[in-house]
Amino acid sequence: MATGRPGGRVRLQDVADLAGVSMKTVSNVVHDYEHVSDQMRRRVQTAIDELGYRPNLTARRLATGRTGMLALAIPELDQPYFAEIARHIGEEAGRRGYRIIVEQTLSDVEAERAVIRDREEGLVDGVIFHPARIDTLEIARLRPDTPLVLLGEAARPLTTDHVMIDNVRAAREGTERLLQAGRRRIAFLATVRTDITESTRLRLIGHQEALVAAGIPLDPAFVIESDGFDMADGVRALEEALARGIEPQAVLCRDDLFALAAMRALSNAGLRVPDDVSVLGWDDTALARFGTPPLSSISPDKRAIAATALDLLEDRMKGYDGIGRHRIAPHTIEDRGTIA
Amino acid sequence: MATGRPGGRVRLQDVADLAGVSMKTVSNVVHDYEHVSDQMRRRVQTAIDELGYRPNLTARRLATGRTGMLALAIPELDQPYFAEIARHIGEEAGRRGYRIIVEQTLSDVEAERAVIRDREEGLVDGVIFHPARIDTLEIARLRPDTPLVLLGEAARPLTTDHVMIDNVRAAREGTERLLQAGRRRIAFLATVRTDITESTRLRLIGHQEALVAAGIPLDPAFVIESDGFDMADGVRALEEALARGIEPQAVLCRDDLFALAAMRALSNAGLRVPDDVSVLGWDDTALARFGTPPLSSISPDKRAIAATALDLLEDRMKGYDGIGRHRIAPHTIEDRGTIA
DNA sequence: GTGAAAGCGCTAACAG
DNA sequence: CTGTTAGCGCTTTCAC
Repeated sequence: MATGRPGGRVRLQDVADLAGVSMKTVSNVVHDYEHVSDQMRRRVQTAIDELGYRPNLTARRLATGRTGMLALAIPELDQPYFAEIARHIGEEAGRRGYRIIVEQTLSDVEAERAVIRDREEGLVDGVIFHPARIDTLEIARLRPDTPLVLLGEAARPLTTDHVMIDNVRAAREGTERLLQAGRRRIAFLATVRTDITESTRLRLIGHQEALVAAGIPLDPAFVIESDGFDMADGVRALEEALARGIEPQAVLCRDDLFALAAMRALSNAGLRVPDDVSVLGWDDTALARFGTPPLSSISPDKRAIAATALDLLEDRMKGYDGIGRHRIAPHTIEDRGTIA
Repeated sequence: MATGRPGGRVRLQDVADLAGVSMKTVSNVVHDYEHVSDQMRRRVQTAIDELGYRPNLTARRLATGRTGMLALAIPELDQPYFAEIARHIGEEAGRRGYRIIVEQTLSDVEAERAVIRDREEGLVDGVIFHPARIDTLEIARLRPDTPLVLLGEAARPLTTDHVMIDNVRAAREGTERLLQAGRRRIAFLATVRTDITESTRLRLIGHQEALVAAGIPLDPAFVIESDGFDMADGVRALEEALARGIEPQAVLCRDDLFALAAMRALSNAGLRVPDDVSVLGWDDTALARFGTPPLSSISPDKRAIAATALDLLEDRMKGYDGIGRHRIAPHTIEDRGTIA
């Protein structure tokens, strides 16, 4: 394991010297190049083992131009939905020979700009980005020269590849399930006052479409408003709505955290789920799966989202330069008993 | 925004050419070097903006030997505890000017070996690694030449820096709290048959220390065994224990997921928390915070863990080469009402 | 089949 | 204060 070069790492040249061959030959062995005599291969391999040689990846990159790394930029690593997406993207990327560098934007506008502007220059071969704040126009304008695929609903420039689920349809189907369970007075938890997000908007639209289709008049009192995205905000919002006298038979929630908020508010009000009120969450995260009772939840196919994003990105990295493609990933409704 | 070099990226040399100066001068401007005349600075900056120049990070690395990146290797990105650790380490690293590349080992032995052997060669300046499978001996043997800090209890070679909480003490304190609440028959959920982990072992020891100190005889029936780490395993384990006739007044759980399992098993058995049985979780993850009722949980200070790990790692990266230092991060007991 | 040499784009020592 | 130049370690033509 002694290097011979005090302080320094073992380089390709050192191996070549020890084996008495040129760098090219060593390189051939390292890369399993076919036309190398068995004897040569063994000799070089011995030298490699003896010195404990490992190729320097940074140098390889500079020479090849490829980095083998992808950036995944998401708002927060510890929000269950993003953690699960990150896991799947990490797994799928690993399968395809890429490694992931994770960028937490913390929903900060500047951090998001940096992601598509220059933060990844020469560092990664491509970027998968779930924006929260930045909008369609700005992404189109900053148009990075690194291949980019967008996730989520926040921004969907025509020029950029995109993967998401059909939020309107999923919401419609969710509401239909609640209707089928005999619920008529269905609340939506919640639109967020400070920050009406696109995904909330789409989900609300789908929800209302289903109501209209069922001939149920839209009642604004059933579209609950929350002050923020925290669980406490959701609890308070629903409690206030109940206090104002609405008597929902079901609550469709914009995410699982709000579904948990609904559970708590209903529990506080002495209402039972699903006997008195149905609850349907969204995202199908650990939060929904592991509570008591486990929550029914609208479930984006996260594996499919990951695989599709990688597909699109690989096309771009291979040079595809056409217009942005928008892919819809499938979703299901996981019924764990809080619907009916 | 036109580069002038069809197909290629804009390089330092291109900027120098356009500005009519040398590369060194451009470099000085890029690095905000002090001794540059204002006029020069402006001239160069104009050229930079005009060409849209961004330094190639890979090349910079090769030249400096520093990568500015750290690897974080954890079993699974979507396990709440690890997701939260990853978030804090990401934030803390960002504050210190590093970026994080995340390695999911999925608790695979080979993947773990790769992490400390060669996976990161020349790619990162240091590695923070939470091993699951690999042991102390092997880490000492593979001794990487990249600075390394270990997290968790699985492996603690004397030669390697390490951060963890005092599991024995935390468990003892947790059990003491349950005793103070008047509980005497306290079950431990659970040891895992297939894979007795070091952290479970330490937690069980602390638990039993507290019982002995309180003069309560140890009853093996209260140390529950589970077939695996899944929630379903935990539920089944506790249900079987209840069926065998134990009547615990409290359950100390090795993690929050098992605490949720306890909640479900107890609920299935018609027992109320905390009126009939107290439940205390471990890790203080979103799972504990957001359920109904919210769970009391032993809470490792994840921010402190992240900061300490970075401190140790930075020392190593600056050349510190002494013996391994073992740091204990603080913990608290978050009582959300399921103890008393 | 194998070797020599020219980069990849940037930094840093050393002149000037 | 600014310019020149020699690497960082690897890949990759192009000869031999």
